[in-house]
Amino acid sequence: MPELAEVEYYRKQWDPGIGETVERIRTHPAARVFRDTPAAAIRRGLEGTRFLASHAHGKQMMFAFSGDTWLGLHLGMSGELKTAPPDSLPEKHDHLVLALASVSLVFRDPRMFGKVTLERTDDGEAPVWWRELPPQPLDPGFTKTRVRDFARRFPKTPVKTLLLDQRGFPGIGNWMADEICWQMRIAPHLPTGEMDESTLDALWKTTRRISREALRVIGTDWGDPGDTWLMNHRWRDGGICPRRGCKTELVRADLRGRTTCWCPVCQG
DNA sequence: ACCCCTGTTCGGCG
DNA sequence: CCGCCGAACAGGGG
Repeated sequence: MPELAEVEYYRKQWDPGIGETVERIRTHPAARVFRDTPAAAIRRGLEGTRFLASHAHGKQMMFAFSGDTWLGLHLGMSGELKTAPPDSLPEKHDHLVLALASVSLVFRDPRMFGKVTLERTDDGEAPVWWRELPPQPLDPGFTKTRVRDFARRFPKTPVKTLLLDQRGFPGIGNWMADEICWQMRIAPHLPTGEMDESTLDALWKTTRRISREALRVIGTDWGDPGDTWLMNHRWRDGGICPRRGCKTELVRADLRGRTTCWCPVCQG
């Protein structure tokens, strides 16, 4: 599920626990999500700390605990964050459960493509890798120039594939990449080397607009952007292009290993 | 049963 | 060394 806006939505789900102390931790014995930090190290490192704050950056999340303790979370393909009553038992795919006084914080991830890390720092700052993440679409560092330069590095790459590269477009995932191409009316297969400067500027602008609206609508309460977005039409075979007066049947096909949806007329 | 999947990483190849 | 690309990871749902 999770791209930029969904990640922002999930980040906030743990907010009810802010300010409380981690009393007990449960980890799933077979969870692959702990591949970089052993589950035992997470239990040991977090127990007794206080949950202070949360942050999202692209598809990454960082949860700050007292003692300069930082819990990094990536939701992978099927991860979600939720709360549960403090004494509830973990369900089958609940890999990490932090029991606080009034609430339990749950990380659930059936497919286990997600990732959990725990790190200590000694300067009150988040880990270096977090601070060095590339600028998100709405950050000041995400400039027209940056988008142009990034695209020029990969002239043969289809623009849809470029949008999925987290080094250049952190937070953009499969549906947002297709949405950006559709709203720009460019074919997802178009090699970035064939995009002129004004088209790359439009890519910058559209990426920012769609990120802003998705965060506002989906990131706050999982709202619906409405039927004027491709998003609501792309999932099933036989979907119709929602552009006013178009009515063309959308195409769904594989592009570089990812399901891609576009309108053969608007984006021809 | 069979096919699909909103993500990332790895290894082979040219 | 670089970019491209398919496979792999793993389980639920249609």
